[in-house]
Amino acid sequence: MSDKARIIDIAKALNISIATVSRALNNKSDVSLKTKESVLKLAKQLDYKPNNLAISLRKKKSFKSIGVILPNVGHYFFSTVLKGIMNNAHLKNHLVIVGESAESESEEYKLVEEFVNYGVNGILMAPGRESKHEQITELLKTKRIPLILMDRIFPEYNGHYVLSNDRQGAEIATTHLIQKGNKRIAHIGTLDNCSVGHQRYAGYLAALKKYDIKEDESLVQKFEITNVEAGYTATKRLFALENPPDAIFAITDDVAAGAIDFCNDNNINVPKELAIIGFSNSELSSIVKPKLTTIEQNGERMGELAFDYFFQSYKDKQTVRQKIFESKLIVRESCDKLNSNYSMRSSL
Amino acid sequence: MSDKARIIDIAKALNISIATVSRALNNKSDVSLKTKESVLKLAKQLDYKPNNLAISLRKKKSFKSIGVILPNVGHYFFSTVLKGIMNNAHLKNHLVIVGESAESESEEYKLVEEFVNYGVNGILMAPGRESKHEQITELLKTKRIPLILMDRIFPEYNGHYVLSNDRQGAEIATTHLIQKGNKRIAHIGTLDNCSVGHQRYAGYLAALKKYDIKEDESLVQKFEITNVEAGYTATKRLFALENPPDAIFAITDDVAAGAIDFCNDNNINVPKELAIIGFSNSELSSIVKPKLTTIEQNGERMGELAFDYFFQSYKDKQTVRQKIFESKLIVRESCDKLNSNYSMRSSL
DNA sequence: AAAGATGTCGTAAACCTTTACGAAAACGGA
DNA sequence: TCCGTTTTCGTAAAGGTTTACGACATCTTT
Repeated sequence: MSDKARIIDIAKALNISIATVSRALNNKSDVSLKTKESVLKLAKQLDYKPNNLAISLRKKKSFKSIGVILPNVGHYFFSTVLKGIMNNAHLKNHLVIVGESAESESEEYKLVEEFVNYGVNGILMAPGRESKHEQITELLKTKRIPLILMDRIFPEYNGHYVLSNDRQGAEIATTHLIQKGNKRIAHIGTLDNCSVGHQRYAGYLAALKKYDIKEDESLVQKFEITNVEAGYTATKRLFALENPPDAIFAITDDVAAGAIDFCNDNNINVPKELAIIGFSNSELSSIVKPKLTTIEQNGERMGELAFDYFFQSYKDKQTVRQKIFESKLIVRESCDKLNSNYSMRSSL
Repeated sequence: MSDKARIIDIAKALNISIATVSRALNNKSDVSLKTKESVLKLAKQLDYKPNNLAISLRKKKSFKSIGVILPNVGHYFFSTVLKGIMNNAHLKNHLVIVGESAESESEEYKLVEEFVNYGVNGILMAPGRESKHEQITELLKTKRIPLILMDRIFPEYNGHYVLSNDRQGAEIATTHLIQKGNKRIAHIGTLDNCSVGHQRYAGYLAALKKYDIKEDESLVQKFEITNVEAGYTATKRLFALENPPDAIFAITDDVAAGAIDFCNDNNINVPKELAIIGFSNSELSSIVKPKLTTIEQNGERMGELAFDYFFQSYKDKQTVRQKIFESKLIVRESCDKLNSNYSMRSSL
């Protein structure tokens, strides 16, 4: 009772060999129905639980586990991705081992190595801005460990991935601004060479082109890291121009929040004087004032699908699975110049 | 090169036994300096990495790993706790296995069992609102697996923990409201029986008592879950009273954000007509308008210390380690009735 | 009835490491 | 020199499981 039941305990009790017990438990073919039933019955009775460590050692592969690598666990979007992964992983009794790369390519690679060394059955990863992507794919290919990329993607990568359609989302966002009558639309984006930044910038440009608006480079502000502060200072710079914008497409809700903050501090009315649209539909988008119109990016669903893709690769290793979630516009208050009653009211 | 080097490879190459190699690698005493050096040199040369699975099996304990159980990974505070844990875990080369209990006591216990079965070296847990705490402590005691509780605590628990001083924080918050001249101070809290809710409510009451303010039960709103919506509807109810409050101590920044949102929607000036203080110093506290005065709760530091406590218990299993982080007031804009220029301005 | 096919099971090796135990060697002191 | 101590090392078992292989029994076919 106190100590765990092992296969050998069942074998002894039923006076059969451990091999037979193992086969019975694993539902293998060459064992009679009668013995299989008696084994399963006794196993249940003894509360037998397989020793994952032993199985892992024998199979040279960790029993049921995945490694998850994220740039930043504390970030809202990634934490929801993680949540989604765990939702489905627990359903399938998989252990979830998590590592944070902190956007460092060496840390990221070390994590991959560590996880491989540990024998995880798969790796789900949102790559950092820089990645040793050849080495990673090479290593995982030789070890036959499936890799599912999330949110961001390697250049020329053709394996499994789950992305959101950043380009389309950016185009929808920018188009929305245009259709609301804005003429000078700024973009606050990111300097780095990760796919997300590129795609959203491309979508912004595409929308402008479609409506025959010439790009004004002074209206494009790019930052190393995209957070509230970046949004604030970017907006400050934009309003220092002699011809400031009438709308901003921010690469991130955080950035948009910073932009709104600057406007609040400087008596610029949002959306009347400046329309702002964000990206992510994060928690804060319905907390800021005015509430943020934004593009939905469902991290939880993305995480869930990423795990499902991994799980499906158990049975079918061949087909590569790829999904690009369509982007959806969430209209709130920060873009609608006509109905401006959302915005700041008199304080008296 | 392609396949991993094993202990036996080193042994054969140096013509010694695997036992000696193992001892050399593990820095045991009974091996000569000369052989130890040659082993270490060759190990490095072959890029030998121990097989964690084999070690785990042999030692009947997973090699270097901890299990982390959180009620909600997507929640800001817990995600920063996780971040802190991982910061230090990676420093010590420990794997971090994460599970989400979703506030369900059965899920939580299942996770504990799973982790124990897996042989983690320790469990770091933020208990759900309900916990099978006797069973958990019992199980972990017999398995000699250290448990470090975070943020919340079992009743009558006297093991390792890392908490924030919720009671003191609530008292500081409420006192701050009183000292700003507020008379009718409401509290939006939680119904459930977890320690956090109790403590913050107790701190609220203590502050009132200290200033000889009688508790008005109509000013205390308790909810099952504490989020933005709860804050909104609670505030709505409070303002439906014939004698509404002039200040609110919200159990959470989320709740406070909901309260602010209601005020914005109903032309109630914050902080002039209603002072609001939150709890957590989460991201959103500097994003809402007006910016939220709140109590700091540093999840990352809490996570880091929790791991350190676990790690220290490797060497010294005896002493129990307990830490209560002192609460700190973060003053922003949402409480200061005198300087009300923070708040809403004319929109024209 | 013999031969082959099928169904069921046991033996033993393998996964890689740690460690109790004992053996051998080296060394010290008298 | 001899004995006792210490240092160094090897043998083998143990940890729990999977699985290739072969053995035996049963059934089928002719």
